[in-house]
Amino acid sequence: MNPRFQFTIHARDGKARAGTIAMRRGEIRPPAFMPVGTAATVKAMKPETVRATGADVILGNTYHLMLRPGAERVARLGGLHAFMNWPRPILTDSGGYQVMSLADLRRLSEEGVAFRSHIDGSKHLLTAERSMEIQRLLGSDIVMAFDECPRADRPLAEIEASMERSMRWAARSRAAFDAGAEHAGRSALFGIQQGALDERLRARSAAALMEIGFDGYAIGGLAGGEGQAAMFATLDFAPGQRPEHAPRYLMGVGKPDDLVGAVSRGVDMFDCVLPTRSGRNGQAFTWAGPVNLRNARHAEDAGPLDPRCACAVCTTYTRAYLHHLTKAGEMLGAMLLTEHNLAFYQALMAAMRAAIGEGRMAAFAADFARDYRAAARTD
RNA sequence: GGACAGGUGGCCGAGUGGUUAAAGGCAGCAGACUGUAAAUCUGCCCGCGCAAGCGUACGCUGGUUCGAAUCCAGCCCUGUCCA
Repeated sequence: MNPRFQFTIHARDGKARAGTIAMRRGEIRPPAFMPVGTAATVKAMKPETVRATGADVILGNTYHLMLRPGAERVARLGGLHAFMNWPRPILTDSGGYQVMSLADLRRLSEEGVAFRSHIDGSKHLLTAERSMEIQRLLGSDIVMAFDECPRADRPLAEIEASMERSMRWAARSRAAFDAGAEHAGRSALFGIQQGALDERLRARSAAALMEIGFDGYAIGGLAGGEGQAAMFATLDFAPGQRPEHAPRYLMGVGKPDDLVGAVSRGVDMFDCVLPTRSGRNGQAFTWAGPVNLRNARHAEDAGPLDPRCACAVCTTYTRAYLHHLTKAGEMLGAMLLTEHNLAFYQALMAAMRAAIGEGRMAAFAADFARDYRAAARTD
């Protein structure tokens, strides 16, 4: 019988770690990138294609799924995995990000967040307890604590008050999660550290989470416009503020070079909409840097998108064709670029796992930075 | 041959005496996107100039006027209808 949640570190290299997380529905291989499937779909992708790119786990979203199609409905239809045909692990975000991204549609209180639906204006209350219930109804494998994700550029006093509230919500999340004993016995619960860029607040947040106790410890509230330098400065201390034996999940990150820098600083898990959203918007990530397929210079380029990429798109289609599909607004363009981007992200993670295993992560990071930036300059 | 309608920047299309280098859309050229209100958004888009600005421009030619894409005349062209 597969374990509920078992994180094993197989290799370390500097602060970087590589390992496995064994779960009921399958294995996750940190450092891992998790594609985002907010509304029960990784946009423009069939689940089997997402898996073919190498993904072990994908995200779902509490807020979006509670509005449509509704958590109870998903439960009646057999849970999110069956509903969307993704049999492997699913991590669900708690709705905390929407507390920030839908700021003008919600009212915040100690109890929770009252949202007005962005779809039809209807009112919904999201609390730690309701968020845990929704994630249980969805059948989530990795449940995220309900938090508030403030922008890092808010005044420090506001960041502090928000963090303290998120920690109270984390305790309520833990209690509500544990109350659903059957689901709790099959899934994991992650706490989310807040505190923006401030080391002291981050330390207090981490301490609060560790006192409660979680299976994994996420770093929230980064990559919200503070810039890579500030994010890396925070990651120089934040991963070390949590238990060594638990996965560290940097939420919402990031660009390929963000991932390399964060793994080097001890982060094990990531999610980000960038590969999927950029794919729909005509941007591809390659070993030589980002490429905007709308640009005219690809119009007659009969070469592959990325000669160093072995994905199904790069071995089949030309840049000229991808350029044409993108310019023409054809949905296949979005599909192929998304597929490539997801494959590239997975290849990047696999390359880092290999580098960590062989003790050459620093060299890999240097090589990556050189190649990735070099092309970005001439792009 | 006649009657209407109309000719505006690459295309479509507003404008009907000054605040118009001329709305808006499309196309074009770039940029952005980080726990997805995103197959989205932003900028540029007559020429020269860093800019102030100068030049040229609303079918053609001429006229009225301080001033015309806008008014008048002739001509050319397009569409619809009638012969």
